[in-house]
Amino acid sequence: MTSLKKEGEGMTSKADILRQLRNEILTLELKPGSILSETALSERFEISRTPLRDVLKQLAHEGYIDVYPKRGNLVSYIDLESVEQIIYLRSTLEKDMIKNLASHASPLPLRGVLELKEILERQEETIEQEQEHAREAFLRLDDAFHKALFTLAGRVFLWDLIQQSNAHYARYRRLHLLKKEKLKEILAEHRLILDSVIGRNGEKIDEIVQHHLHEDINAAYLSENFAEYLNLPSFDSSEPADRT
Amino acid sequence: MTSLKKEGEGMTSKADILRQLRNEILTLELKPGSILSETALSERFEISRTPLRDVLKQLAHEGYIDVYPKRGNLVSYIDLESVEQIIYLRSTLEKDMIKNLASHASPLPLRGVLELKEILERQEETIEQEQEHAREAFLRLDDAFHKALFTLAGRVFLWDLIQQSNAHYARYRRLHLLKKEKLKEILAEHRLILDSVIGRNGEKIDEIVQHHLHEDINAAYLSENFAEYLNLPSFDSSEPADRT
DNA sequence: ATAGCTATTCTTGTATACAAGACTTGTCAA
DNA sequence: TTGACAAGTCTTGTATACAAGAATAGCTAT
Repeated sequence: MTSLKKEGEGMTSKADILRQLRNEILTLELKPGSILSETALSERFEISRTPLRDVLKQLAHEGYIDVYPKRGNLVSYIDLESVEQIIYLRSTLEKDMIKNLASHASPLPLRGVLELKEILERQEETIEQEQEHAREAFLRLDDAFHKALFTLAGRVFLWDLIQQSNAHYARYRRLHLLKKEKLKEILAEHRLILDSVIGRNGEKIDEIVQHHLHEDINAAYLSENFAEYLNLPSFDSSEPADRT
Repeated sequence: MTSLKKEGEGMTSKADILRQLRNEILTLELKPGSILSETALSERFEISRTPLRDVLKQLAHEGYIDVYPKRGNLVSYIDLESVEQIIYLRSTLEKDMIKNLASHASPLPLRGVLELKEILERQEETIEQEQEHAREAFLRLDDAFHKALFTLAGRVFLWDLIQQSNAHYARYRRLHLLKKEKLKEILAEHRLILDSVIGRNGEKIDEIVQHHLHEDINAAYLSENFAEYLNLPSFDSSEPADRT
């Protein structure tokens, strides 16, 4: 409902193009393996190849596409190894951050806490909705919640750093069909986390965050159902170029 | 002693140019505030502006330069906020990783342990040397040690991720004059860490790593002695452009 | 002397022509 | 049929001309 102007893509800046392409890849509208040709895209967005290459460079840097020199740019296949690394990174960081927020003496900014509460309220609203975009909204609010946590801990810098390598994890999450029960569980865990922070109680944070983020990577399940999206060893296709 | 071919920079690839510029900024040979003009650099490296802009884009992404649209590219001032964030990130991660290595049951690959030992031996050699480049060698070996730890823990992915935002921390370290005593202390801590890993004893890791990485940011000292290198609030100079 | 305007000269941003590698296709020969 | 080779056609990589914003210098008018 936001910006589906395929026809007559008028007056789009580089930042807009980047956002749009990133979003199309993220939501799997552009499937892994799709070709992103510079000339094709430059015609679609009515812009020359030079600025468009900047956008593709950025996408490559974030891991959304792989560049094969003189051959083409492909939407990258989801790499479960990257996913696992990001989960470990976030899990370790967020455990520590939340425990600090919970146990530490520093006063919590009221505004930050209110923002977290509001996000959870909005997230609850999306659960009952059955539409397709409601699930997407839920995931966006999930990101918003965690980003707000980083902000509250004074670590939004690290959130942004992680986002730079989020291409695989973000798509990985969207591979799971999130049933209503699962959504409720996620929301409940968010509430537990928030309560820990507010109530100054970091007791069970380790287990909560571990379970909340881990969502154990079920490689077997994913391989069976989404093999064409994944970067599996079998698919060897001559490694992409180094990001110089 | 490696590549000081200012004259007749023959046959340099993009990757070489990137490495060279990054290195010159890293070692403070190019001081914060220095102008990196596209045309000047393209003449110096005998290459056109197009590939050179790619290199500058990369440097900007890593935080080495700030791009002011239509005005110019400046070597960034060292940002102590970024430094603190990276220290927190590394400290939290490395504590967890080392404790896992120490306490966990997974067998240690012999090759990795030997590599760590060899690095420490080479690091000890550099301590006694008084030359300027010996200090630089010590720092490179410091990086090598920590990278090897990440590798041993199966987390080299995260090491590489952190390196992408290392421009400020890397220069920050080089602001401190490392006296022989300090170097010995660092080496001793490395030995403690390695012993913990080998001896399966994660007892005091938290304090060791905390102290090892923290090297408390002495803002007052830095401001007094290196004000012209730092990104201080006073210097307001209209924010650089967003990395689109 | 100084405020304000204008032309100039920097800078980076964009468009486009051309270079060069990689792959495909088709022809021809064995 | 199958192989090799070559022409052609994709792709991205590079060079360069031009556009346009930003800063500066210098002029003019008050």
